[in-house]
This record gives sequence, C-alpha cells and structure tokens, in this order.
Amino acid sequence: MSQRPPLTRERIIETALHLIDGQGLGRLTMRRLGDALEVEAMAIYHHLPHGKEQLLEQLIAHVAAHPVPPGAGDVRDRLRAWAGGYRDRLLDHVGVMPLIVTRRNPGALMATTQSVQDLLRTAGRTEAEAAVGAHTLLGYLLGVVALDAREQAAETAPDLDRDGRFRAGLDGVLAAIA
Amino acid sequence: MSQRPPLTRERIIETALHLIDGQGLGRLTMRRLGDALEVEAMAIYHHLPHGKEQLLEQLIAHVAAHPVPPGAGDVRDRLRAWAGGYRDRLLDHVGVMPLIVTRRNPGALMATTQSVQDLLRTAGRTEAEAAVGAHTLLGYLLGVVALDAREQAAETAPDLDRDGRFRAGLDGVLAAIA
DNA sequence: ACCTGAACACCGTTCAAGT
DNA sequence: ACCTGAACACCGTTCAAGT
Repeated sequence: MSQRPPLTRERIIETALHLIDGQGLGRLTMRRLGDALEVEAMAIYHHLPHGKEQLLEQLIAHVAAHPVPPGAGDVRDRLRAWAGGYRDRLLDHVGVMPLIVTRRNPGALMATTQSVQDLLRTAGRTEAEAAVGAHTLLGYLLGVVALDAREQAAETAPDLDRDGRFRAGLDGVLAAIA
Repeated sequence: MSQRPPLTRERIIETALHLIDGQGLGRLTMRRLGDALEVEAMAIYHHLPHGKEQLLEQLIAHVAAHPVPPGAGDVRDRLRAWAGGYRDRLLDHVGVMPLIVTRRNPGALMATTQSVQDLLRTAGRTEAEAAVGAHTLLGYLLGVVALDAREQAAETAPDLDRDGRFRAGLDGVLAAIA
C-alpha cells in the first residue's frame, strides 16, 4: 500500500509546475492536478481557498521571484552571473512565461526588479539611473526568454548559439547600465 | 431593422481584439465573441475552421507583426521611431501579451525580428552583430512592455515617468547594438 | 455558402456530507 | 481538519439540419 504523502501547498505547487513543464499550461486543470496528486480536485481548495487564481499566483511567485543575492565584487560580474541563473530558471519553466506577463501577482517580478535597482544604487548610480538600469535589464531578460522560447518552438536554425547570443546581448545591456 | 454587417475574418479579429482590450483575455470566449458579433458562436467556425486556436494565432499576428518600414536616414533614429511605435501598439493591446509569449504562431514575432536584423545588416553590421542586435532590441521591447503592464496593474508610484524611462533604456540598448 | 440548435465532453467552483 | 461526491454554470467543438 503506497501511502500518499500529505497534501500540502508546496506539493501542490511543485506538482502543478511539473505538469506545466511536461504538458504545457493549457493542460493544467484542477481535475488533472488532483489526479497527479492522487486526490479529488476539490481537496486542493482546502489548501488554496481561492482556487486556480491563487494557484497561478503561487506559480508566478515560485518562478519569477529571483532577487540578486547579497555579496561583494564587481557589479557587472555579479549581475552577469545572476542574470544567467535567472534566464536558466525561466527557460526551465517556459510554460509559466504567459502567466508572468499577465496582470496577476505583480509583486513577484517587481521585488526582483527592486533588488537589481538596489544593487545599482549601492554601486553608486543615481536613483534615476538605477531605476532605468534595473528596468532595462529585467526587460531584456524577460523578452529574450520569450523570443528564445518561440525560436525553439519554430525549430529554425537548430545550430544557432542561443547562449552565446544571450551573453553578447547581455554584455551590451550591462555596458549601458552599470 | 439594423442590418448586421457580413461576418468576415477581419470583423471577427477586430471584435475579438476589442473584447480583449475591454475585458481581458480571460473573458474572450467563442460564445461571448458570437454575442458581440450578433451571431451564434458556431458561425465563427465557418470563417475560422480551426476554431479558437486559429483565432488566437490571428490576434498574435495582428498585434506582434510590426516590421521596420523601408526608408533612409540614421539607423538609430529609424530604430528609435519604430520601437516607440511598436511599444505603443503593444501597450494598446496588453491583453494579448500573454499570447505573444506563448509558443503559438512563432512566425509573427520572428518576421519582425528579421526586419530589424536586415536593417542592421544593411547598415554595415556583420551577420552575427545584426542577429545579436535584433534579438537584444526585440527582447528589450517585449520585456519592458510586460513590466510596464504589471506596474500599471500594481498602481505603485503613479507619478512615474514610464515613457522617459523607456526612452532612456532604449538609448542604452541602441548605443550597444547600432 | 452561411448560419443555427442540440448535444458531448470538459472545465472551475459551491455546497452538503462524510471521516 | 481534511477530503469526497454530486451538482451548477460555463466552456470549445462536432454534427446534422435549416435556408
């Protein structure tokens, strides 16, 4: 008798993310999520009282919240490393990109943006420069991931060096802001 | 007796866009679209045999396809003007942004990207520089619109100069690529 | 050719009931 | 407290029928 692990918010979120990564956002339904959790769909509402809307907000938070870690060293190097990690995470969960771009849960992305802005501020930029810089870098990251995801879908030029192109573009953006 | 104008693909697309702009993507359903067109929902299938999927593809094409117009003059000036217009269009139809970021209809965005790449190529950049430049500029544009849309939803700092911040970031990106 | 109406499988969610 | 089961309103779509 394989005992089912207890139903928790974390397990729900993780399973939903796994479902999206494997089958796409369109196939995430409360009923299918219930099946994957070996539970009736209605049981989910006990842990997420606001239903699917709340589930999606949690997914956005889980993927999009990725603040720059504290540390020292050259600002551009720190931002370069952080941006690479953020891009990897977003590409691992491209299925949630449409959610991140939605009006739902605006806080998740804004907290991440704020952390970049704070870093730039600490590094000596003016408040206005830091705001423009953080907005530009985050915009570049989000948009480039969206473009890469589409290219993958279209499957044109499979020999394309997406990583190299990203790093080249990133260096340009970093030169402009930091 | 107000005669209903004939049902055409264009009228369907326009009405759907109007519905999204006013009520959001989540409220676009075939049945509601039928109501807005003063027709049974099933009539739409006669003009879009592949149903909602085809409708969404058309909406993406309508909003995201925005190639750089032919012309002469300073490359940065041309790209600046074009980018401003593209941003305005995307902001006018933020509701379709989640669709643009989806894997559906990859061609629409890629054609736009290609037009930027061609412009950079004609202006003397190498093929690789043009590819990185087009990808960087398009990425910046898409991502920044997504961020702006979220900020609008959160309604923090209503005195924020979003247009100025965009132009400042755009100048940085243009300096890096053109 | 163009549109309608009934029908089907599926969806999110409420609500009363079980343990 | 935690989960189930039936029910409701809604969805996209098929298919036969109308004109």
